[in-house]
Amino acid sequence: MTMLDNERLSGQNRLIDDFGAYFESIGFQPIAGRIIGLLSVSDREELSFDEIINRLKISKGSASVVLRRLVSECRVAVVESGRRHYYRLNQQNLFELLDEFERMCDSVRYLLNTTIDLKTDKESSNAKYFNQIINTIDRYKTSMATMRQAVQTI
Amino acid sequence: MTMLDNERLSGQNRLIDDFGAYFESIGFQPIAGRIIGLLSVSDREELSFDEIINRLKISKGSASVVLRRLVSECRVAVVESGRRHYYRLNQQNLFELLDEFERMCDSVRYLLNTTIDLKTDKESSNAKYFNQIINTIDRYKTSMATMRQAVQTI
DNA sequence: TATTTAGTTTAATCGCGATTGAACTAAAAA
DNA sequence: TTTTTAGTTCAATCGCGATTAAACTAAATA
Repeated sequence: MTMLDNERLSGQNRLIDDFGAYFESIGFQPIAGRIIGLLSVSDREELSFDEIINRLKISKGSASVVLRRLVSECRVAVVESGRRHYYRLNQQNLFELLDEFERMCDSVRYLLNTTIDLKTDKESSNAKYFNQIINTIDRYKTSMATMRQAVQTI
Repeated sequence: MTMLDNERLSGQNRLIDDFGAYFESIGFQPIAGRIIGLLSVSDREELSFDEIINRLKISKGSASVVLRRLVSECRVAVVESGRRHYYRLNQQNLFELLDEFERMCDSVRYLLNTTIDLKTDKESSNAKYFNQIINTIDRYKTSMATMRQAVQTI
């Protein structure tokens, strides 16, 4: 039950676009997502600048800019060899996704808390609702801290 | 220790812009976030179309479009009275934030899973890393299901 | 019925980020 | 030293979503 090379290739291309779409949805440039996708799906896990622009059919300019950003954000690592640069996915903290979500929860918590502070009537319908959400967020964070420990001690 | 009216008003205005920025960061139009902010912070929790456009200094056109979207997404509820429309925040499911995050986790899980499927070498460094992330996501979901029940049975 | 009012629709504009192309730089190769 | 190559920089463009203004509709009011 082996996969044909052309199946694999077209599967990869589709997936690279899916990566692009997903990363675009969380605020990246489409090209950034496609590069991450390529570095994720390709069998050789370290690719040169040239390989990247040829496979994705993007200009040197955008590749240069986007790769610099990805490297500065520690999503991609670069290795220089001769005058070539090779790129590979940087395997970050497993909880990166969760970290980002927790930061989002913190923003919401701050907004709702400040909102309640500004309310004349702390018992208003919205004030009560916001308090419930804050409560849920706090429970969530406790719950997550526990889970992180569990995962880390395996 | 009471807050002056003008303090409250300027605090509200600042917070409304913070809501705008936050909602913009998660993919809404800035105006959508500011409307949600206004409906959240204002003491009267039900405001007319006119009150909204006057307080936020936005055009009837954008207010109309954005409010229609917010209503269709059930973020805002509308009450018609005479020929006026009144809007209030729709108090959604407490877990809305978490629901959205879980959908995001599902997308990532799908991308990584499909990526592994396409790999020739399932033991490659990236394949192993992706498997760890998938594992963490699965643990996260279990953990969340438990927490939701705990919150709901209080 | 005529008028006023609340909100909708839509064409036009504005601003901005993503992308490209081409000139440019620095370093390796010849 | 000259040439080639890899990648960078940056001005120009492209496309698109957000916003507005103004014409328009429908319903309430006079």
